[in-house]
Amino acid sequence: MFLIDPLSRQPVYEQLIEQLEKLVLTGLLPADSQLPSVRSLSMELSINPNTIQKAYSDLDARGIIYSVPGIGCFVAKNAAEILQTHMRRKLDTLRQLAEDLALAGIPEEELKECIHTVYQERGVFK
Amino acid sequence: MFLIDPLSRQPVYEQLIEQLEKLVLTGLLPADSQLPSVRSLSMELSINPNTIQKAYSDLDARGIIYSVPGIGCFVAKNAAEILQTHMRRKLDTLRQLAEDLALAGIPEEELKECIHTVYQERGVFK
DNA sequence: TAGGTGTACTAACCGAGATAGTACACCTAT
DNA sequence: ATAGGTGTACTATCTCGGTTAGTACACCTA
Repeated sequence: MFLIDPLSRQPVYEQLIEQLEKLVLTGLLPADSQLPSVRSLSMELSINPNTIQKAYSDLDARGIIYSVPGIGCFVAKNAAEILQTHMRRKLDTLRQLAEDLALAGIPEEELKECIHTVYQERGVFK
Repeated sequence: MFLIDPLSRQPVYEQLIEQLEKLVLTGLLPADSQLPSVRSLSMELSINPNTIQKAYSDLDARGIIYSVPGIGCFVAKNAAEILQTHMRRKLDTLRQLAEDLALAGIPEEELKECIHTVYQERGVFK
């Protein structure tokens, strides 16, 4: 269900967060659906329970999920909405990236072509 | 001449590398021009000489600069060329970023608009 | 000769990330 | 009531990359 690279420069708990966020955005994890338990997921991924909980508590603090002690963790009602508005910040990253590529002499059209491809392929699965 | 953030998640030596690379790409550091000495730059930035040298040796290993013991470090002849071809790998990052933004429901047109702005502003300084 | 340059090396420190282990409170099904 | 699941909290320890500190050597130039 999840794909973790322990050797990545990106911390494991962040990888987990991002993958969970994507599952929410794609709708594969609808509102109020239950997440795998801390312990079971730690077993499945061979990762320390503390690391899983760190990811969960972060998502909880941001209102993406909510936890019921003794029961489990669930996707918040407006999780997708929160993520969508928050994702807009990535536009700054896109801008920075475009500046670097422009500096390297890569033509504007090539970037647009790249983006167009992404959106076109996405349409297939939608 | 350089702007380093010691608190950044990105290592200092990488920040230095990226800024030097941009100076080469913009032409502010033409071929055969001399880089600041390891010691002087370490003084100016209040950074350990070893950290500076780590950045320089990395650039040297990649053929971006060449060093003459006893004299100094200089920009390689084909430095800009190497960087340009290498920068193409960032297109993959752009693709990944576009996928995330598409997933968040941000319209394709908005990304293209963002990119267009970058390239338009760049034209002013060219 | 003096002072600049790159380079190499070892030792130590630091902080973030991850692990290990324990413990507590809660809920549910048996 | 018991057993086993859940989230949560806490401390201690380990690891590793990045950084610092210090020293040393070879080289070039004024």
